[in-house]
Amino acid sequence: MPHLVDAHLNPEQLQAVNTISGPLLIIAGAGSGKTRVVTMRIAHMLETGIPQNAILALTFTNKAAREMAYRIRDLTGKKLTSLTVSTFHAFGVNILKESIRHLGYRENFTIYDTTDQISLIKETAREIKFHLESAELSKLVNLFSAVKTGRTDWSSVNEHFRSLYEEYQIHLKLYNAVDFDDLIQLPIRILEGFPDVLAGYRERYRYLLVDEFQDTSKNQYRLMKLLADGARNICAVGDDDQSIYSWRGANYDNIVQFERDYPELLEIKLEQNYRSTGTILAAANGVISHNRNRKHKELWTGIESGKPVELFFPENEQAESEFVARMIKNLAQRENIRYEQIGVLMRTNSLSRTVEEAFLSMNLPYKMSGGTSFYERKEVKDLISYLRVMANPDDDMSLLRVLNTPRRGIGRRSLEQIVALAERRRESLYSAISALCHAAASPLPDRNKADLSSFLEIIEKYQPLFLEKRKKLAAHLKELVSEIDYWGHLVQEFQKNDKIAKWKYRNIEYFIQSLEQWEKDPDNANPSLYTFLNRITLQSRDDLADEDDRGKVNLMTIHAAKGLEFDIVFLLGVEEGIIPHARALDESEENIEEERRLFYVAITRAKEKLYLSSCRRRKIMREVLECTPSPFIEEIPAELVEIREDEDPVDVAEAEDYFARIRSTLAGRD
DNA sequence: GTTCCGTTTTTTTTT
DNA sequence: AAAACGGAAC
Repeated sequence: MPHLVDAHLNPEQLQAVNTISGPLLIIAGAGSGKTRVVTMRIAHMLETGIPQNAILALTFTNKAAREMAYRIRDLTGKKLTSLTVSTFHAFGVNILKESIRHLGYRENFTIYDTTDQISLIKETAREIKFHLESAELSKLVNLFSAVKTGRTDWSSVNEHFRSLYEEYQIHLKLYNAVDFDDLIQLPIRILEGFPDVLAGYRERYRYLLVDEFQDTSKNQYRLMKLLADGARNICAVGDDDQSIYSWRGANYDNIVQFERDYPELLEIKLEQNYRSTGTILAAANGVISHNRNRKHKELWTGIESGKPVELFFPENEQAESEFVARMIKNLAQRENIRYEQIGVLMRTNSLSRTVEEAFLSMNLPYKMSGGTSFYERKEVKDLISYLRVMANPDDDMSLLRVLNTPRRGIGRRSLEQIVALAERRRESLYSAISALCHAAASPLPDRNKADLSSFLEIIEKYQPLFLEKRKKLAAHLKELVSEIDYWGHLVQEFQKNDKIAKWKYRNIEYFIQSLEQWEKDPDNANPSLYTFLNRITLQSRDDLADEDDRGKVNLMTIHAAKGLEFDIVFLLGVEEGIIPHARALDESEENIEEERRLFYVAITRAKEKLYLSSCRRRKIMREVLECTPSPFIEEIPAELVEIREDEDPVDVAEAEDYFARIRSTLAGRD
């Protein structure tokens, strides 16, 4: 294997790359070259003649999956059309597409995201007259998820919600819809209940790899184990110190369970860090050593110690953002750092707002990954709901959304009657509407009947068009948008602010354009409406803009930054209550360890230089509050930190910026 | 019965 | 600051 010899792998890495069969656990510390090892290992497997389609690599985010597939392709120089690199959830969708009939659903099922789940819970509560406090709602989503995935059972929680949960489940099935948890749960039920289906998968996928293993939930582990127990060639790669998804059911115990389930496994620890300077690594080690619940490991680096960690105390969040923006401009000018090598990280999405404003006003190009997804914007979601109704008319939640959007005069009263009828006949709203419109003696006045019919006609007209496979989805959607006069709807809804209306319409155009791009892509094997819809609900966050990422500063949450690295990292809002987050702590004091891991992940993203900033005051909701620096700051060994407290760093930066500008103007003249 | 307007509430992280 | 909800106007 010529490239592997050339690759300068350390002995542990080499062993990991060369161990292809049998169970393997790789504990890979931050920056220990994990991605390199994983991709080379797969390349090596291919070189030894293992067919592409026998390999299944599972990741957590689409970004990670794409990145891995890309790196393997790059390494082997091959196209690799039948290699499966996919997220757990996307893989679940594939199993469901093949076999969901076994469970009594139809293949055109709709996937509900969290927003849809919340509306469904509300709707269900209304129907069974279950009184809900609005504060309970988001907790309920978590509770239902915990129940569904077996993290909790009813005996240990408030039994009170049980009937609501059961009704929620009944509705999902009635709508032919599944939620995110079902994407793991239902495949498990299929594989456990139908041995021949399981045998098929085991026969095909003889080599499994699970990345970010510390973030697998109990169910994902169960799914993985079902698939792996045929050939038992299973490689799990992870780092317990980077486990930051326990709130989503990720379970550190899976590492222990893995050792128990595969006693013959080989365990390899990668402890040499190739990413960060000695200072940054020492800071990270100092922090993480305060966690009690961890596997012992000591990361070390051969890289020299480098520059100190710099700590700033800006007056408020505006000053913080402006400071970062100026600092970045300076770095770009004086040290020739490229924007895409800079990461600006924060604990919560809401902190990004001020930063974006500052960057915008200073003309600093950036890209925010995470935040409200493009697909969650109302106008886009409206169109998606139309498409979902075309794909699966029984999807009541989507139907409710578009039934009176744009306004068609179908109000509460009509709706009540439709809902009552659907309830009585135990069928979907669509069927009920259809029945109401076609019945000779209708209980509705003629006017309402006409309104409903006009809606029905639109669906009936477009449904067959959207289901044909002629790569004309975008064209049909364009037509639909003009037929329902969505533009007129926007103008009417935003009479006072036509800028907003225009902006929203541009989003619509952008959405249609991205659909067109997707369906016209020659590499796209199956450009059907179903595939498109499934794809975008799973994609929800990051993604989209691919090519033009270069030359932009990366703005993101710490969660979104996992697996990435930057020359320079700014971590904002390092304040008590933000990191560790107050809500996490009042849920349970034990969460402090996970918050600390989050802080650790943020630090270890930096290769050369780390800046921390902790505001003295910050506006939270609409109050300005005094802030205390995060207790984690003190866990960094003091000698590594340089505090910029007194002098006003903004002025310094401004002065430098000023001179730099003069210099470059003069340079430009001759 | 439907729409409009003013009041209240909300922000942890993601598939 | 924006969305979602509930009550009053049309």
